[in-house]
Amino acid sequence: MVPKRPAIKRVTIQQVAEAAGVNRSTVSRVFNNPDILLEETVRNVREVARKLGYSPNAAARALRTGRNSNIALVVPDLTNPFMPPIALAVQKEAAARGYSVFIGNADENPNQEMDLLKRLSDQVGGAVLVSPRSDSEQIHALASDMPLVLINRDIKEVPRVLIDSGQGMAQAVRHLAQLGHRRVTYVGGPENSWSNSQRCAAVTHAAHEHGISMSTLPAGTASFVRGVEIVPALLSCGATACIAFDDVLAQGICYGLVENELEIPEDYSVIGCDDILGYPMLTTVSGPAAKAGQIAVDLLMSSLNTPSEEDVRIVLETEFVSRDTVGPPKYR
Amino acid sequence: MVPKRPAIKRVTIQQVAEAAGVNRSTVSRVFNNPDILLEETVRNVREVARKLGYSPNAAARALRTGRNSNIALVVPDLTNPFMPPIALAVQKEAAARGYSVFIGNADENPNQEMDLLKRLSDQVGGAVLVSPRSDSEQIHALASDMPLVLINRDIKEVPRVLIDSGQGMAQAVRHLAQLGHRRVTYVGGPENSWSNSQRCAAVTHAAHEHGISMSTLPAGTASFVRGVEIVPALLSCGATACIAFDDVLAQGICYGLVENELEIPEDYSVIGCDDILGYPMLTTVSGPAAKAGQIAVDLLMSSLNTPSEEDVRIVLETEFVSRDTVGPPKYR
DNA sequence: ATGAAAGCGCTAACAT
DNA sequence: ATGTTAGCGCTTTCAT
Repeated sequence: MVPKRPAIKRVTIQQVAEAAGVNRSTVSRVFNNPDILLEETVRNVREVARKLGYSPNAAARALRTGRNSNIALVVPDLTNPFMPPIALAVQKEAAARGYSVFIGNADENPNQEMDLLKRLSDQVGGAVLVSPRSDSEQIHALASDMPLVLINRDIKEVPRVLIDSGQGMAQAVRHLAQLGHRRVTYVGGPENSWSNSQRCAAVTHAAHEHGISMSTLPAGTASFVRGVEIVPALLSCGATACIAFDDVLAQGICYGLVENELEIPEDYSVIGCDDILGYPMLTTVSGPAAKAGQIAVDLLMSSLNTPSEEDVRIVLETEFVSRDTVGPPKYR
Repeated sequence: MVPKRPAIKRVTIQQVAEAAGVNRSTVSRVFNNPDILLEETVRNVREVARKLGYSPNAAARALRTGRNSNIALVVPDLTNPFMPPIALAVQKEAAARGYSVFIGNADENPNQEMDLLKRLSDQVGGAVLVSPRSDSEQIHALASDMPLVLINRDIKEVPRVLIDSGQGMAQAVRHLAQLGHRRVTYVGGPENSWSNSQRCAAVTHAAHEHGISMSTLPAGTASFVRGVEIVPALLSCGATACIAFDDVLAQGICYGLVENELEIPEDYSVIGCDDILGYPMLTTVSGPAAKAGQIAVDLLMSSLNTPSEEDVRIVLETEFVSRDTVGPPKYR
């Protein structure tokens, strides 16, 4: 199980010290606290270190200090196109601050989520969890073990950044209402997804406000095939337009609709969410996913340095984007 | 720069040893070499360890052994839909073997590629590089520092798994030829991409074989917008069909074509590559991306244990998938 | 401003 | 089958 081949022999602080004619601690200071040293010493040691190709051993440093420069990023499903932009932003922001990122895919599974974090816990300073599916209690427990930042999950006392679909969904429903739609269906995504509940609630609220009737159809999984499959059930809802949990699901619905000889948007209007697809030009609700990732890392970094006492809850707004998949209803 | 907050105080091997009334080394053996111990001792220590919530400190272990249970995964662009399935497979396979995965996005940039690997080098046992853009020399140099496995980059002496578009592309061109197309355009992707050269060569070869004329149009970046943009240039090539570097580019081309009042496949046929998109139902060349990721990890694990002396080069086949974006040419 | 020395938690000889 | 012990490379008091 444990590999036999030893890691490549690396240059140690001792070798640098000898070559530079100083003590190990001086070399250490050059890298950790150069200000208290003579400028010349620093320059000299740096030069020697560079020549020898020295770089501090992370394991030794971590062992000695009890700290490290890694964070974990755990997502429910990397292949969901909503994730990569966030992962990218997280990795970029972390790198800019000298941190490296472990990636973990939880397979939409709370247990795997916890297992991953447990496995990683002693190698990271903290973690960013995107749309975690675990119970609030488990997440709370975890948060007492290591700094955590959540994306799209609203748990009190745990720092979180939320992409609030409320505004975008409201605009979407208003748009539909103005075009004359009188009945819409919300096609739901994963059961235990905060975003799903939030979007559903937002649509419900907005529909009520505009006096249009609304039904809910849970798709469970937000996948292309699931979208295709659900079209018959969707049509039997009797609405003239639907708002899907996300773009992937909406895309599947579009395909299923077309397969059923219906034209979009002439016969049926479809609205997605997340704004992550190139094609079709889906009318959708767009949110700042990358920004959320970046902010999450910022928050994590601050709580690494000085655990905040306040309850941090950052809310990011969304907006409706009108494209090709919405039109007036066929029969008014 | 270095965080002030110390990591959570963890249970050490010493505490477990005391609680279990044995020596530290016995506890260590329970976790690393249980076979040589009395069954009862193992059971007892395991029990105590579990009660105390002990888990070995990775930093201490890494420092002592010079090995660790991490690998790095570096990709040129995580948001390219070709990557997530590979990343997922890599993480899964690594986890199954008790390894954790660092993710690095190189931004299609050779320097960032090397920087990431350098940063990670002392925290990982090896790395999987997907479509690396660096020079062969740099990669070779790196390979002498740590075990490396390449995906879709063919460098002698470096273990690599290649998704060979040759077969799929040949089938694609044959299909086109049989439908009566006499002139095709290959729309190229990233300059320094092995896959791109490989696909281009495969198309060239197959076109020659079927006696149809072929032109090349380099798009450079394989993005949706780039695909849209290039359509005018594509049309001026005078072909009746194109094969694009990848599905994303093909998708953009489809959109651009439609914007130009052309119908697909009636007026123009489009073939993509990678088979990663749900929609449109792109005729494409499909390859086992996830499998490649899994194999890459397998190879990496073997070379972690026993560096192979042979030149490892795994080739995975592709196949042509006929869907909705190819038809006979309009004018024969 | 720099050196000396202890020790982080663990594993792997080497004893017994 | 288990205990003893040294030491991985580094940071950090404490001395000077």
